[in-house]
Amino acid sequence: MSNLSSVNRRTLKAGNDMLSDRRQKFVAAATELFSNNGFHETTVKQIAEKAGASPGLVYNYVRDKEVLLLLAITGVLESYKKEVPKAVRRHDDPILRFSAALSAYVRVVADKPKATLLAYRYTAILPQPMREQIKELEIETNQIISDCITACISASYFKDTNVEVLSYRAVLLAHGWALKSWRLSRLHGVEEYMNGTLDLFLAGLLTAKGQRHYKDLCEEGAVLR
Amino acid sequence: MSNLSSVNRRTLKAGNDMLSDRRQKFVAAATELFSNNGFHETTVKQIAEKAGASPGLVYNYVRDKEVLLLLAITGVLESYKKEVPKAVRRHDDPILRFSAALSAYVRVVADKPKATLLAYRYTAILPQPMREQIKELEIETNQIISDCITACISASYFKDTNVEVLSYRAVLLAHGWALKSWRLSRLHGVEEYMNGTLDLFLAGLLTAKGQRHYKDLCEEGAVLR
DNA sequence: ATTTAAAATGAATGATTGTTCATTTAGTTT
DNA sequence: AAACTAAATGAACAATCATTCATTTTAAAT
Repeated sequence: MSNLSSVNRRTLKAGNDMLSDRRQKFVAAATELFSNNGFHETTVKQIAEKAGASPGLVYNYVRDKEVLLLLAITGVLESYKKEVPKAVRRHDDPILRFSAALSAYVRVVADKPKATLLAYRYTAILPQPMREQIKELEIETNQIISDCITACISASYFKDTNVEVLSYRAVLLAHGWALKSWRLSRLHGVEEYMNGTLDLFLAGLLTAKGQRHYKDLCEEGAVLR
Repeated sequence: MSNLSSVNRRTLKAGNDMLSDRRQKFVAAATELFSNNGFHETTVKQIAEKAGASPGLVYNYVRDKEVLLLLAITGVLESYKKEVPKAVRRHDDPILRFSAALSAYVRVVADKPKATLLAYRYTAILPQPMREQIKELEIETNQIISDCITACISASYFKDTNVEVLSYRAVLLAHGWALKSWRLSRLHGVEEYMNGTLDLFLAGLLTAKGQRHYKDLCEEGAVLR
């Protein structure tokens, strides 16, 4: 509860980067409980129980309950950082790469909607250094999308706009599926939501050249989503 | 902390709908503290202090700390519900009404960004009946925007799309200014953000007829925003 | 087997804080 | 000014939990 250097000696032994099985189990349990019941409403005892261990043991693998929160949040962000580039790599065409990025992003959101919200709900309660770490990760994933957009602009497929702001708009709408799922999921399936979002972006962004190119892609059947 | 009927007798006296000055002060203090420091991190003592009263008095005006949270959240939602129609009423043209709605929405968000986030952060911890109340309010404001969109479609200015989902997209991007202000405000002013968002929507939605009409409006100088 | 070290336990601690209520203060009526 | 009511106080209560640590269990090494 005080300075960072006073980490329980045992904590360090457990390895701070190559996460042991145990540690992972604690993080997984915490992620689920925080997602479903909230951070403050979850007790360390519950986390330990769900991970099949005793409350005291948690502190051999993690300094704080807060650290579990950080790891829960970064865990989700890391899966964006992994899945989005993977999807982008499958394509060469700029428009297809952009579509794939957004589509992959929404897929991850839809896969763990509640965990996606952890960042929105709880980033604010973490100490600044941790917040920085989260922001950094968020910016990194955003950069991937920005790069896709830039490529589309360079190819004269997209109108010239503020790339970074646009990437935030895209990410926001992707997160929207989780943020407003209570309503949206009654109106739509994820697929439809995603396609609709993509259509809105493309209709708003494509140049005349881009439109022609996009139509070609559709006719080739390249746009499967 | 138990059943709802066990409200402190004194609470009822204070009047549950015509909010006394005191009550309002407590709500205002709570809103500010919850917004800045978080719900769980704020003590009733702090709220009382900020409102110039003692902790015990809070319970003469409010059943719970939770009720203060509900009132803080609904307070923001009510101001959407008030400001957005007010802005819409100023115009007759469908496109201008839509623009005005979105623009007003963003203005409210920008005016109290942190309070806007309360709903996102804390709706989940409230008991279901309160959550329902919040959802209801959100849907009502959304309906106003939906109506604007429907009017645009009826006039053949907008392409035909799923109206309600589109209204959620609009609202999400409006909230986006608060959700991502830490980054967006470095890239943009609110005005620019708003205009950019509106441009994206219009570019994506306008029909040929709509485009012509919109151009006319611009030339008349009707689109001031 | 014996020693040493690591992993794990879970009862006890200490601090926090929402809420209550006996009591005081201020205001109004008669 | 006495009696009565409402408003307000703030110390005390009760419950909750994150965290610690003396102790036990398990595993490895000699």
